[in-house]
Amino acid sequence: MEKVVEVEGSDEGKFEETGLETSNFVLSSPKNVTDPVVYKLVRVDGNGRLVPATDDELMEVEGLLENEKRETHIVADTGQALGCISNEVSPSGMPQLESSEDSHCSEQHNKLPSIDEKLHSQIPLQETVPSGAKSSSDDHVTQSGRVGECLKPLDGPLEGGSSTPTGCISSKPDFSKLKGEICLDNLSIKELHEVFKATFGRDTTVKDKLWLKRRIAMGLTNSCDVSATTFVIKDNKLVKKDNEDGFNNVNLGAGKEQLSVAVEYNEDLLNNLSSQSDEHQTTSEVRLGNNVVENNFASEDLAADQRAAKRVRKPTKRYIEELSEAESKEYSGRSIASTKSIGFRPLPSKAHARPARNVSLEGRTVITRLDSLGGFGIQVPCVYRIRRSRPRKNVTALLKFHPSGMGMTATFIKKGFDVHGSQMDNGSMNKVLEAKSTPEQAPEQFVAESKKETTPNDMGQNMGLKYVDPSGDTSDDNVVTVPTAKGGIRRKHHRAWTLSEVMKLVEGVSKYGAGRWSEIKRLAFASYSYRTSVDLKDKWRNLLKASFAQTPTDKGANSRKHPSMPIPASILLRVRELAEMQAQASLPNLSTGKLSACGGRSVNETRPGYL
DNA sequence: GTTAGGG
DNA sequence: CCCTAAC
Repeated sequence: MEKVVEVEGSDEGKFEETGLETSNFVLSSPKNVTDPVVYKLVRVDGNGRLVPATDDELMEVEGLLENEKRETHIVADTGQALGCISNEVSPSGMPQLESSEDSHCSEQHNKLPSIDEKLHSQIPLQETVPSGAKSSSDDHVTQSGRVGECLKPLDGPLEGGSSTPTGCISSKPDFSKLKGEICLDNLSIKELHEVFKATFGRDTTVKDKLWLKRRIAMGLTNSCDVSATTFVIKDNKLVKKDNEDGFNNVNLGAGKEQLSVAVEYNEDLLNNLSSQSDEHQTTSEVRLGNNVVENNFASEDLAADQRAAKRVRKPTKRYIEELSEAESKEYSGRSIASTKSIGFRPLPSKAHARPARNVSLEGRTVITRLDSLGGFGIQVPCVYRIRRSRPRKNVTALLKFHPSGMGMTATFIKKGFDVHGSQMDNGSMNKVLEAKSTPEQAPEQFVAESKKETTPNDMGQNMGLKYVDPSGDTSDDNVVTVPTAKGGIRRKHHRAWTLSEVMKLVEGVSKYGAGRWSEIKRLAFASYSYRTSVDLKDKWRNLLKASFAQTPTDKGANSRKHPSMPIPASILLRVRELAEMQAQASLPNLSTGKLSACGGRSVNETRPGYL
């Protein structure tokens, strides 16, 4: 609602300003344009009541319709829009006639706004008005300035210029002044004004000869036929005299084609006044352009026509674009429609939040790829790296018993989504994640190692996390993000292998043979969904390496190496045996037989471990 | 999709 | 663990 028209009437001023009540003129079906004089004009004021249109309003609308019919129009809103369009928008680059400008200007500000003006009052000028000009105050300023200029020189001689609507309607037609033959074409503006007054019984401030002539012609003939500009008045009765003004006819014809378009816009406006302001605004703009064109149409009739046609079409395109654009962008609430459209627009953040959730095997809802929150990979959640059916740990589930931790999770999750791609404090994020991962791992080790001899970590107990059988714990996942050189964050899924896992692996290898990782995973590691066949393979590789490397010293490595995950010598031994077995199996009788023959261990011992 | 191997 | 080539 940036266009606020300066209006005389106090009531109009009210609702024009509010912008909430759509004040607009309701005219009878545009299809009945056959006789504009019959037009009924009603104004809907802010309260919704219908206010009978004043004579001036009627006149204006008539003029508008007529002009629309001719695909050009002289509307009172030119003045206010001129400030915006005179330079940039003047479509043809044609200079705008000062006289016409002034006439519109003066008329506009001394009469009630026409439909177009109303349109402008509710429709933002998108292309023509720079963003700054959207405030109503600006418009007022511009407008007032222009009014002053306009009125002074041109309206001086005519009292009607400043007359109020009520003042106008008081006069009566005075055909007595119209005697004999009148050739409108030969009359000056002043004379036309007199004729106008004689015809309509009131003054007009319109300085546009063409408009006056048509108005008068229409008034005299009581029809749309403005082909005649010469009339003979006899005894206060009009005798029309045909006139072969070619270009007028042409224009009329051309205008009729355009009328349908204009009418469409009007209907559209009336139906969707509030919701599709952009289009209407554009429409107004088009009209403005037409208006400008009309001033020169005598000489550039055809060109104006084409331009008008183009311009008529353009809004549609723009409308489509803008509409779709408007749907995705938030309105500033300037119009009623805007609020409506935002209403059901889901917040973008939601869209991001959803995919970040996943359902674990247990059916729990888990937040996946929390790691991505730590950096710019936030939006990656479920797309980036769907690691071979490796389920993600449910951090929230972990924190279920840890209120403080829960809060943290919620916080950074939300934060992460909000930030969405922007840099976050990776370190702190990782810390959070690490903090969670550590206790989470502990219980697992506890059980696994309890079988052995490692000291259990009581963190898990503190958390209240009940440690189920390792085989059942497959859903939780701790996440650590590792920034990559490529700028992406690689998620390091470091989950230490527990002894139980290792044992299962060894068992699986012994059962199914090394190399059949997928099978081992499927059968022996069914419950360890986070271990992939690749993981098994890698682990086995490591085990082999370790077993053969450590064999010489045996358990010495046990204590000194990674305290977190000491591999019992028994297991290593078993690995070694299996490796040899596999080697034997894979190398039944070869030249390498010597290797296997001599003590079971050879230089290339690691090799036989693989299938 | 799996496996092997390098990083 | 990740990545990827080779099956």
